[in-house]
Amino acid sequence: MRKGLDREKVLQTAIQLVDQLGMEKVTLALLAKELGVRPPSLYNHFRGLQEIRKEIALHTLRELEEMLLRSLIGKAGEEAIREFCHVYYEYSQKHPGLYQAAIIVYEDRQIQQAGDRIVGLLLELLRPFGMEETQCIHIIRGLRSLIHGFSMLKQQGAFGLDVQTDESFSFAVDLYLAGALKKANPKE
Amino acid sequence: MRKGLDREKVLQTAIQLVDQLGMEKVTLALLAKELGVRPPSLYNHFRGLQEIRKEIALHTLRELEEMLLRSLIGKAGEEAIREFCHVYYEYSQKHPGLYQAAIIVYEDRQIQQAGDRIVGLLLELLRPFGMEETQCIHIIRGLRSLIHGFSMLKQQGAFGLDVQTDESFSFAVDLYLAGALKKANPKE
DNA sequence: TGCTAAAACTAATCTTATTAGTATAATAGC
DNA sequence: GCTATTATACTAATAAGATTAGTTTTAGCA
Repeated sequence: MRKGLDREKVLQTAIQLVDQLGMEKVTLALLAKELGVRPPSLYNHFRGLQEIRKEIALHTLRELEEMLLRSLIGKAGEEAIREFCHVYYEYSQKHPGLYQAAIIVYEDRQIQQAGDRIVGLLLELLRPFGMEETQCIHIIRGLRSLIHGFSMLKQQGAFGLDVQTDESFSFAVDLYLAGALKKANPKE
Repeated sequence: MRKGLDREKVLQTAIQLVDQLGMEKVTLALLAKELGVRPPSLYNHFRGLQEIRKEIALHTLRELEEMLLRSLIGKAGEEAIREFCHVYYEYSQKHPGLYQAAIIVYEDRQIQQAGDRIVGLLLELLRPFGMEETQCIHIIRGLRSLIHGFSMLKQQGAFGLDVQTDESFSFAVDLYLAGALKKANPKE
């Protein structure tokens, strides 16, 4: 019963399942069932579940980076940074399963690099402000923490339902950016 | 072979193991071994692994709240908020396993309440500044996201090793607070 | 057409959580 | 002090999952 599976098909199905059901629910058993195949067959294409998860994370980080890049076309300065924040946040809300998959620790060089590329975008956006290297790093770490933390907490339902959370996000980003950019470039 | 186990002893051992090894590594099998007992025996004291995990989370949230309360004695205003942030951050760094356990989603009323009490502390600290309710909520959500996000990213080793991360944390908190408190109370 | 290698399979192992049912020791009531 | 009860630990078994070993099958190519 040759199914004509390959790495790509397995991965696409896995991505789709994780997007729909979340990381924890996606087992080799379920994935195999979905592909009409027995679990051990998947080992012909992947070393095991960990590798599949790593690939999902990689895919997600790359997709996110591409969306960010696309959204930043023709934008600069504070507007660009704000856009970055919102696109990132929206992605995490639209794809909670994939986002979760992407932020688990993997101790993997490729994952690390994919993450670094996204952080690197922020660095580029901040460059024109002409701040000191060290200050830049501080600012980016904080901004990243803010976005990431908010995304996680929102996803977990940690915020009550009463006040608009999207508004809170914009508000918080504005606060942080106001402080950061004023400190860095008092002229503007 | 009566071992004289009880809920408390099991929980203490579980907490210790999670603190040392991290959540994922602590299985009923390991916990039972550590207690010199067979896994099913644990069901005399807990409904199952989920309940043990929930209790660990609860313990952690309470311990964190107590540390925060203790550290806030005699402090007020901006200083108190800053102290809150640092105590929270330090706890997450000293007890990564427990912190992880505490922030997993449990869909549990008690957990929710314990978390709310910690957030409530921030609300108290912000009250004297006399801001609007809605603005307060926005500010707290952002601050919480910043602390939480930074704690997680630091723990995951997401930040490079070059620049002092503790310094980054203080820097970011300062930025955020500067923006937040200025916006709220221009006189200060 | 027949060979080779990839891709599927079955069977089995190991680990984990969990349930059912049993034995025993502590304890409460007499 | 004895007995009845109950809590606590046990063994045995089930179920789900990841993974490995070894086998069969089939597609593609010489």
